[in-house]
Amino acid sequence: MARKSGPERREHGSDRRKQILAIAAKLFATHGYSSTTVRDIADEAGILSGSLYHHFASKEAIAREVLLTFLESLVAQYEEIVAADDDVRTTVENLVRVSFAAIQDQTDSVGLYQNEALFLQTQPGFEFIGEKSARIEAIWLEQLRRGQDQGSLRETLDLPTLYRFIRDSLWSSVRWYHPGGRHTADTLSATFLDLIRHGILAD
Amino acid sequence: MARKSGPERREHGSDRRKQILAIAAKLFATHGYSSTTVRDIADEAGILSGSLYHHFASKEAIAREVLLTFLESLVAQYEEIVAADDDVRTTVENLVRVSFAAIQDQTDSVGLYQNEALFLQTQPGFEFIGEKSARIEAIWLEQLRRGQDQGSLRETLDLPTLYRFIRDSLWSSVRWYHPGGRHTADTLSATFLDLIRHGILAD
Amino acid sequence: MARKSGPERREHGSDRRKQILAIAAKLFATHGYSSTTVRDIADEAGILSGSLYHHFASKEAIAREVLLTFLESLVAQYEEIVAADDDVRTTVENLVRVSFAAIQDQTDSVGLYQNEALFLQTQPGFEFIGEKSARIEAIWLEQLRRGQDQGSLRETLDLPTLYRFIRDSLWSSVRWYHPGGRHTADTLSATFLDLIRHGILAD
Amino acid sequence: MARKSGPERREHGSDRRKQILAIAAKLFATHGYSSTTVRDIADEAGILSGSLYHHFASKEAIAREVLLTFLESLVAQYEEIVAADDDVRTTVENLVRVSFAAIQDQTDSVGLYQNEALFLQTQPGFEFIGEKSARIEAIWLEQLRRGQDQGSLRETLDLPTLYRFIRDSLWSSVRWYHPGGRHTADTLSATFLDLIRHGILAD
DNA sequence: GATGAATGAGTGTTCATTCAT
DNA sequence: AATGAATGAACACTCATTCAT
Repeated sequence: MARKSGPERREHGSDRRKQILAIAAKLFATHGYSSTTVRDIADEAGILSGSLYHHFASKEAIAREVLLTFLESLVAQYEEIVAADDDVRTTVENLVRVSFAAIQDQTDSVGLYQNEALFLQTQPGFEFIGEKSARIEAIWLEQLRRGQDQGSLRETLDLPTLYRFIRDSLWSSVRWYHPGGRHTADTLSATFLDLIRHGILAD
Repeated sequence: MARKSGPERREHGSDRRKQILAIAAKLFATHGYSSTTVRDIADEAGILSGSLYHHFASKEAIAREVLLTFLESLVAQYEEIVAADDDVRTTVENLVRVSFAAIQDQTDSVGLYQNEALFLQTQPGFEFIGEKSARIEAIWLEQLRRGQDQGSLRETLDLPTLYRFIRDSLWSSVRWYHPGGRHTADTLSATFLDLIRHGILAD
Repeated sequence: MARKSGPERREHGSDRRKQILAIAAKLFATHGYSSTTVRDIADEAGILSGSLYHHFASKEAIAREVLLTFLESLVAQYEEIVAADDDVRTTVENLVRVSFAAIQDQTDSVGLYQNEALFLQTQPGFEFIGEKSARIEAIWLEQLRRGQDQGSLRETLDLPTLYRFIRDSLWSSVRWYHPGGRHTADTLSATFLDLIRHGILAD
Repeated sequence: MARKSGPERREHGSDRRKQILAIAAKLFATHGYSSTTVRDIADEAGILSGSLYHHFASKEAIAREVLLTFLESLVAQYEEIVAADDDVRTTVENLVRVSFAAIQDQTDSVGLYQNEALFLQTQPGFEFIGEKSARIEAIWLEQLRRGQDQGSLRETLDLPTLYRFIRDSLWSSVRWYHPGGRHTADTLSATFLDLIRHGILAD
């Protein structure tokens, strides 16, 4: 039956909220959104599942907040980089760098984005995913085109396809990159940039 | 030859079975394994959900069969290519080609693999995913090392990391590549090979 | 998350369905719609609550079917009576008679209607309640006006108000009339008709 | 006079209490007791649901107080009328008049009584509903019998049944009578009295 | 007098699965 | 091969209530 919803739900970012968001992000990223139950989240937070609803309106709202926070911060960083108006080489380098930094510092948010965005995008209330993703793509394509225009990028490259390959290999690394091993976000950025710039062939 | 009485659940690939597997693969790939219900599958097959259990032992068994069929055929193709003992350039070219062909011809199986393998891998009965993936990785690394050994690949490349970038960008294309557009599996292969060989910089 | 709903739900009026509808009607009528849980209904039917959903899409759907069935049958009877084109006295007598017969024979449906219609009417999917009620009111008003026109009813009567008093006293009797006591549906009809016709004063 | 320490929960009718009682009565009457949540009440009062418990011991206690206040005031008025020892005609007229006045002035309390008394009556702590209702019925029956005894009411009338018809049509009007339309409590009283006295037939 | 966080039981509903027919 | 009815556990969510602050 149709229910109205009053207030009684915190909006301000209390510590408890942030803690729950972090827990949920981790579970969503590792077990999948659908497979993660609100009881899983509540258990990990040390409260009962019903108590989650004191902080969030729904399971969807939790995922929404995780993704929105991540995408907004990423887009903000991207736009700051673009606004600096550096040369293409520097700009792309910075885009790559903040991306790997996000993978390192917001692993679970990126994991959720990488694994579930396609599905969540189709759900009402998650339209922002498509919008932010489009903004990100536009920024990348703009730089790649600028590079092509000024002759530093090969003319024959199909930019939309190129972007997709770059995007997928970059962000998919969230699935296998774990800090503390051979790589840091910085060395990964360098490796990645070297690879897409010069390819794998000798000479 | 002695014919033992068959199992309760048919193993022989009847048309109905194949049809259901195809339906399930499509739903698993597009809506996710957890989000797809056996009723969704049965609805699309025009039967009641309970009737599915005449053909398959469980929902997991359906996913298992889809993935196993795909991975076995892919590994078989990979091993045939390696067995041909061509030069590295040709071998890698063939590995890429059959991969994009699989993406084109077995889109849903690849989609399921790409989206859910990480999760399913942890479930009992799905150990083969890890095994087949390891075999695929071994084949690729073997070729990359061979290329490095004979001087056609840059010495400084970190091969495990390189492999991951190649793998992720290649297989992720199942999410955006739709036959009938700018690309075919063949042109995508060519574009991809060109990109990873020479990178994006001019000169 | 938005769910699609396939078939897998019986529509044809099986015995089980009818039995469940009767149980639900009784519980709705006696304990109230909101206070009756699907588990209450299932318990009385001797099944688990989840099994109810093999027969009905929702708790609302059960209430809807009970009310719709009752209102459609009542309106059909009313319209048959009107179609007979008897004189006002006979027509009104018949309207009263079938109403008390419904109270006797479909006590629980009438009880649900009497106690919860006002609330349910506001819920989506229950618009038919208002429509049927309006049809019933129109039929009554038509007869009352006919009576007034031909002089058998007092001219000074405010018909809409009169109708409401008649309607409320008639249908409210579902709350206290229990067959097997002093009254039958027929004697109640007679008592009621006598009362509204002649009032309570002597002479 | 010795002042004992008050109970934890205030009993004295503070403004806040009265305001909350009015809000609750309105919600109970319009949405039903079970369907109204304490949060609904708190929202409307501009406080959090937990804060209600500073004023009332429970949701039931709120409904109890609304109903008890109404029933006590009604019975008091009824008894005052009876105590005046007027003739039957005047007494009944006064009973009707104060009833419609209550419907007009305490609409929500009457609405709660009319819609939920049957259900609440069965709950522990609400036994007073049955008691007060019995007192009301006794007063009415006493007057009706007095009327019959002195010959002003028809002898053939079945008084208990008559009472129920009168009671139901009278109090049910809370569902449709809204001040400001064609009727006031006074004209409704007159209309009602005229109807039950003389019936609907001409002559 | 009110808040904010939580409880614990319960609500309608879903879903993989079973099985007699 | 399929149906129709059911299970049993789980699910997201609600709600009256408590209580330290």
